[in-house]
Amino acid sequence: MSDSQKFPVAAHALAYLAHKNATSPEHAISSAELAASMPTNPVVVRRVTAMLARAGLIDTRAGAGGGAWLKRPPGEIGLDQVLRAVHGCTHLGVPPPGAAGCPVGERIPVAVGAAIVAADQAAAARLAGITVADLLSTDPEKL
Amino acid sequence: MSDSQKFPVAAHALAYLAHKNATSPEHAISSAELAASMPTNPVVVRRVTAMLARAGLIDTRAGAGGGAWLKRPPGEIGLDQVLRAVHGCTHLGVPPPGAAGCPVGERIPVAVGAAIVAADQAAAARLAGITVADLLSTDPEKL
DNA sequence: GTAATCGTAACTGTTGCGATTACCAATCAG
DNA sequence: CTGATTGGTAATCGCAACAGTTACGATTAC
Repeated sequence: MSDSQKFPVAAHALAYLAHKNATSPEHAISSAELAASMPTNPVVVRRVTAMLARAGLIDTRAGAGGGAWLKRPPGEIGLDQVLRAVHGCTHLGVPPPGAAGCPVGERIPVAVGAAIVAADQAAAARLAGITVADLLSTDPEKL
Repeated sequence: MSDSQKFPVAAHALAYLAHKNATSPEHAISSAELAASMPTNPVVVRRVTAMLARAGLIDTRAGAGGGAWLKRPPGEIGLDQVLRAVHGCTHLGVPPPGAAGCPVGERIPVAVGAAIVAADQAAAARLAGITVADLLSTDPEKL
């Protein structure tokens, strides 16, 4: 896989919604406004917000005055949920298949893969200790 | 950045060297043999072994009978050192620059970047608890 | 109805990567 | 010394993934 910017965009969007107190349909923020705050393209934002909506972190509504708003309090949204919502992982690579026929050569990739999974879980656990609300705190408590 | 396979290749190469007890110049393993065990291309292996040599984890020698061998015991090579040797990171993306002029919009990317660094460090700390020797153990103790 | 907005598809240009080829330097065998 | 083997590195190719953009249908407020 490649260097996707989905996670940073998602985290930024959620933090922006929290900052604007967008917690109900009448305070929805449009993809254009979110995009302007990054800055990036509204379509890029909508691609991410659609995934966040599917994960149940936000809701969106089409039409005039539509946009996105938070479905849960910012302090209850861990960044690990954000990472999962955008299908992110730590991307340390995929183990090579290993030479067929060599009993040791076939076992090494399994061990390497397990190490990558362990590192991935450790990163997710660390992100679970940071919430969207933490992204707005002025002093770097948990960061 | 993209989904680089350098880390899995490096870990596999080190584990293979450990399995072959390649710990001195006279037991050097050629890039061709390492490549055959993945399988991949010898040049890809040499690109990685050159980085591992620069990091002091292995030594290499050119010429007939040359190749690579471990410079340190497998149990003393943590996978975090391997990751650093190949300049790896968790690749969660780079925070967007943020809209200039907005005090909050400019602070969010900093916080997001700090969260990414925290996740990166957590993954490295987890990898530090796994050594090349662990990759060869038959039972999944630390994996 | 009109305007605004989301969701999604299609397309483009760029970037990064693995693989391959090629060449030079280094090393050993004879 | 000569030749064969091997690592290091550069150049190149083809592929895949991504951000950005345009476009269009569907939905909603006024």
